[in-house]
Amino acid sequence: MPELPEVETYVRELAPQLHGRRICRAQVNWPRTIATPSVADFTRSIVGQTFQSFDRRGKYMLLGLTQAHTTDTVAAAEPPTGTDTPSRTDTVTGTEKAWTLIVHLRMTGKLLLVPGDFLPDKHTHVVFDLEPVPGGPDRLVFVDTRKFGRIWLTQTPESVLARLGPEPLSADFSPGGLGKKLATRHASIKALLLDQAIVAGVGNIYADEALFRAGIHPTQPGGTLTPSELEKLHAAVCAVLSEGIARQGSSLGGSALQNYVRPSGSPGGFQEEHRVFRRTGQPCFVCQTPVARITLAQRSTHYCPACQPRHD
DNA sequence: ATAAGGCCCTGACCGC
DNA sequence: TGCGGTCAGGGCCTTA
Repeated sequence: MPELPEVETYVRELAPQLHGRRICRAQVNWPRTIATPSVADFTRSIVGQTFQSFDRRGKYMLLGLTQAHTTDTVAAAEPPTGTDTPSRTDTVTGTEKAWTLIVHLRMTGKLLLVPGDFLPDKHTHVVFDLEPVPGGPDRLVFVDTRKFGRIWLTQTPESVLARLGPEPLSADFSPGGLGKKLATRHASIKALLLDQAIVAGVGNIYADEALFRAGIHPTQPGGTLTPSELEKLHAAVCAVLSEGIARQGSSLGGSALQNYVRPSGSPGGFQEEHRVFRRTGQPCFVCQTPVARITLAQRSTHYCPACQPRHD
């Protein structure tokens, strides 16, 4: 299940291959995938756009586009070089505000670069044909077994991302700020870590791993965390996300259809560092106590009863 | 305002 | 072998 580290890995691996590539055709096979605009407007607006910038916010992928032909005569006179020259120019198109393709993979979504002879299956919901480039992949496809993933095409990405809390690996995320957001909350800290308005990008895996490293019981009410616990939790969230990125995400056992893999098809490596997630009944690496599993906020939750004592 | 529950989806898995 | 039932789970929506 793609969380912040998995999405970051996607963005980093897609960027060099997708940069400068132009979309010449788009086909939507499962209309609900497109959150906005209508499917007709989506396909019409995106054709002719070129992938230009690659970013991430929480679990959202942000693919910045530029219009290939423009009202700017100077830019229009420039022949395409065909080389990767990341331009920092802000919307040279003048009147038209740049479009951003926003992708949320949710549970089982994948955004993959594939050869032209790739055969779309029943899980291939959107196909972008790219203008051919020697040696480059020919198509970008969105594949999603469970169909929870969503794609937006917007000129105002802020509107899609408005509800998100601070970016955890930035200075916007701090123990004090976290404490302020939690102070009035009675829900379990586990449930609150999954709330994207508290901090953006943490999902079920990294929430459990962060709470274990911080030594905090998952049912502890958010508002009862002490300053010391807030410090530990903040540090633990940053640590597990950073390590997750360094290890290119967590690929769990299970079916190939549903498991996260990198755009290249290779697995990530952070699952080898999981200390509690999906280790129910197995000995804690620190104290040998069997890892426990409970359900919180409709999510399976794993923790060590000894290392994460209750004291609320 | 917050919290809790339902919903979207499909493949894996279990018991009979 | 086949069938029906259950589970997983991110984010959004509705309800209390």
